[in-house]
Amino acid sequence: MYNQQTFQSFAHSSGLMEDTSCQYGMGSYPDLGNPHHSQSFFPFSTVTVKSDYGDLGVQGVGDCMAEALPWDHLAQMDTTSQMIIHSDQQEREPMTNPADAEMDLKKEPEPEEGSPTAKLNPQPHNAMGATYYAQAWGGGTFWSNPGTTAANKPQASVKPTPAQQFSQNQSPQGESGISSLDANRSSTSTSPASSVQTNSTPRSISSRGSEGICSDIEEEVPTSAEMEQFAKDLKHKRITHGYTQADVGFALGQLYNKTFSQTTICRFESLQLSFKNMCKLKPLLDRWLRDVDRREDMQEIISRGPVLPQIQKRKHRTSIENSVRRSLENYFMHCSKPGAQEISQIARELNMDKDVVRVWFCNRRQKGKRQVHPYLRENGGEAYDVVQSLSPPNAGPFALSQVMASQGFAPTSLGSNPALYMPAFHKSEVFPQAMPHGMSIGNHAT
DNA sequence: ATGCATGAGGC
DNA sequence: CCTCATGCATA
Repeated sequence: MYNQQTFQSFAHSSGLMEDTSCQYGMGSYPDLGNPHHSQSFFPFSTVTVKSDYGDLGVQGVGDCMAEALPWDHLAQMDTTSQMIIHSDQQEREPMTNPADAEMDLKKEPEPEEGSPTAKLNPQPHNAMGATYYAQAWGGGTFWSNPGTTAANKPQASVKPTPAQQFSQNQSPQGESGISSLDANRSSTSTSPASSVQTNSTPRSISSRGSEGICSDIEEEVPTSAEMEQFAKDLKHKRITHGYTQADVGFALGQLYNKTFSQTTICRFESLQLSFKNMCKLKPLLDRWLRDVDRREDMQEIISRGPVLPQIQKRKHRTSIENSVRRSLENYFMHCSKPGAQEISQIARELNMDKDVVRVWFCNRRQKGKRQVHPYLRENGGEAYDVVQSLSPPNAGPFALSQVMASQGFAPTSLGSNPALYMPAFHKSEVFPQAMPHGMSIGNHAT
């Protein structure tokens, strides 16, 4: 059965949020303080609040915040351009991003034997030993036209602001999206894809559209709502067919020569990848979705199982003790991006390897960026106004809005939604143990 | 589902 | 040394 995972997301409890949470990442995502932006991009399930820190005394701290700023890296997207996809996102998936365009996939020869026979029997499939049945949501039939999703959307939503540096996903301004989400969600019956888009003249970015396909589908960057819907559809369909996330990742490799891990599929489904990354993977997944219905050999392909029984020279995940993690979180609150020196000092203080500390910070920043803000629930009640309390030096009260805007995830219609509570907290609480002597990390740290 | 890691690109 | 995309190893 589809276990907990599915529901997990809904689990978070409101009251629990520690104030501290807000603080986190401020460095990176400065304006978190602004309670108004309730731009919960993916307000629903995506969010998972639990986390390992659960047991930390300071709990809530790290995670909350972490989850708070989702795809903000979009803002920095310009730099990233390393994508690779081989998949052939041919005809359908318009790639809007210039970046993507350039990377332009190398399409590979798809085995395309395709027998249009859909087979879908949700039979339990156990690629990894896990057997899933797909009935999580009961129905599963809606999914009729997966491929169309990106086709068109309200231009309004995503006009590429020229100014935007990031090529692709820029600001889907809010409005469009989210509202539809709910709609879709609740009524799955409606064609998922359609709900959101519809519109025309989108931002067609160069990509390959110009080359030949410029026709109707202008390669557009899907809106966050569309992406959300797509992820939902993907998951739904996957489950309906009885495939695991690993199966899908494996299938992508078998079919389109681009394999992905269970982790990546999982993150895609839960929208925990950067928007840019989502855009990159979507075409492939979109294609898989279509193929799942048309080729009957999907099951067989997947059953071949990962050929990976190979030698994995793998690592040893160092486990950081809770107390240490808490300390790191505290440091992070002060400074999300410590310099080498600070890192060294922190490492010394905590008796850790410097690289471990460095990597921890890198991951912590990344985590903060990719996780969706848990939409705290209503009852939590008061939306604390923590903005000013304890913000990391590098944080600024206004930045958030900017960030959000830049991310392309505008507040969409959710304006009213309760998301983003800023619990108030006090330094004393936040820094239980306070910074170790000499460290002045917060203040700029020497 | 997610923590810790690696490695490619960048600056 | 950072950001990002990814994924093994794990909880």
